[in-house]
Amino acid sequence: MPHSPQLKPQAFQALTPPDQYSAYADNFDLSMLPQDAGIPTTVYQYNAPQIKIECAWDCPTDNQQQQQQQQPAPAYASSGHQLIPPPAYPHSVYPSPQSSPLQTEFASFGGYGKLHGSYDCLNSPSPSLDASSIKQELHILPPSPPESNCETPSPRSACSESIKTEPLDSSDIESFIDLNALLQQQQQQTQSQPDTKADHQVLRECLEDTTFQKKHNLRPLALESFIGGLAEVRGDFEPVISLALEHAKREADAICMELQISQDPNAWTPSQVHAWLRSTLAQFKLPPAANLELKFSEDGAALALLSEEEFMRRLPESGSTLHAQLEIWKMAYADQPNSQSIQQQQQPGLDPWPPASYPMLNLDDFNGDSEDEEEMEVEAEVAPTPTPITAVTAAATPTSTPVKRTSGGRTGGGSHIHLWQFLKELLASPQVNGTAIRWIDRTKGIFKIEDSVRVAKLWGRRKNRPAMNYDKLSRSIRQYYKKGIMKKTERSQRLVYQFCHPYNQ
DNA sequence: CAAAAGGAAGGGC
DNA sequence: GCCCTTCCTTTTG
Repeated sequence: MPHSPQLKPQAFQALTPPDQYSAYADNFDLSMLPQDAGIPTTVYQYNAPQIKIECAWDCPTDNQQQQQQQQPAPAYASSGHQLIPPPAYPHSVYPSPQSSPLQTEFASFGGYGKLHGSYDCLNSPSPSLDASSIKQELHILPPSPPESNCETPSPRSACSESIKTEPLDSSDIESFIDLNALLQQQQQQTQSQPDTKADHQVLRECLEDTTFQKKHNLRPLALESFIGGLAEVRGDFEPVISLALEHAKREADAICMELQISQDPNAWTPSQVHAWLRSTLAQFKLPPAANLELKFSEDGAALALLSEEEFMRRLPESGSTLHAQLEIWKMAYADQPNSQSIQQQQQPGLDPWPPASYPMLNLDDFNGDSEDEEEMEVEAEVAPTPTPITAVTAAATPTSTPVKRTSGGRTGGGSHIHLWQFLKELLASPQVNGTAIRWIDRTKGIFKIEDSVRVAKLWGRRKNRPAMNYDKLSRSIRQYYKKGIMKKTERSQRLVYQFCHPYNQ
């Protein structure tokens, strides 16, 4: 599968079919795009008790845009007042990894929705849009998303960069923030924007939801200030972002206490993973999943590596939300004072977060000894760093249950991930690993190893077994014949294997 | 010749 | 005990 479109003005799609993008772009107010500063890379939408984090990142390629335009508009329409939890998005609507439900929801914030929409129209003739001028503005976009399943992680991307946290006094977090005063300050520095109140219906509906303000005793922002120009108020988001992040942490803390699990998803055992999944499903009022244990046999480290696509494949109705929520947990925990930025060296006594198993934050993968770029991508996709991880300490996560760390997927002794799980991870990212391993018949669980050396090498890296080769890997696969995890295909083919039910699910 | 198949021993957890 | 890993031999295409 080629790279999926990264940006999707989902909320606007609900109103405008894709083939009307170019017409819609004519109404875009490009003056809203900031000229001198970056757009806030992360925005929380609050609708108690859930918090959604939104990230905007690199613009899609031309191919992605074309593909994006070919995709059908989502069937659902935003209710405006109830953005969260999101519906079970079809994967095509906000494909992993560059896109996420968070991201697409963010489009409903209006300013970004318009922004993204304009990108969709780069190839479309538009009297008011000049592609070159738009491209000039692309550099202001934030870096690639910090997402675990990012096939093409940008070396620039990092949670610590995406989530801007103000050094807020914790005692003030729940207290009053005078956004209007901030607004006035900014308005003095910027010219007023043309009135565009004739449109933006979805944006208006979204902004009229004052749940977040009420919850935190905030004065509702004037709607016209958003529609008039995002640039004027974008700076005011940062306290809100910090606030929302704090709230996300507290939510996580509460759930951790309730479920007796670590704040660090990477430290969860399979049973804790199930507990968290059930809790999150209930939290979002999603239908309880049958055979949850069967569908999610991973521990937390492996779970964190699953792509959104894989979540949705296992749980079409709720996989998207679960994956998004897990991303939030990662980000929230990444912002812990004792968590480490990827730019920083991990220090003893501190719980590194995001753990090295989260590929988007793994600079070692970019600076390592990978022979080629594609391999770095694959490595970043599926394999954590070989860097040993210090043990988690209770002091690092005071509210978390002391859980024996499984090294975020790997320590010197290798991770606990099973080979069949690893293979399915590779298979779940055909755009990255398609040259090494691919599905022959997805429904029957038949796959082919196209590059045995490469797959073996990746497996060896994942397990910290430098001497791994295909002979050994295939021996392990054959062990699965006895265990009923895999079976020989009906017509024996070289390098072709087949998962047994239910492992082919 | 590479891959498939499988026996056997051993290590890490 | 499980899940590989390693080494080995034999068979197959």
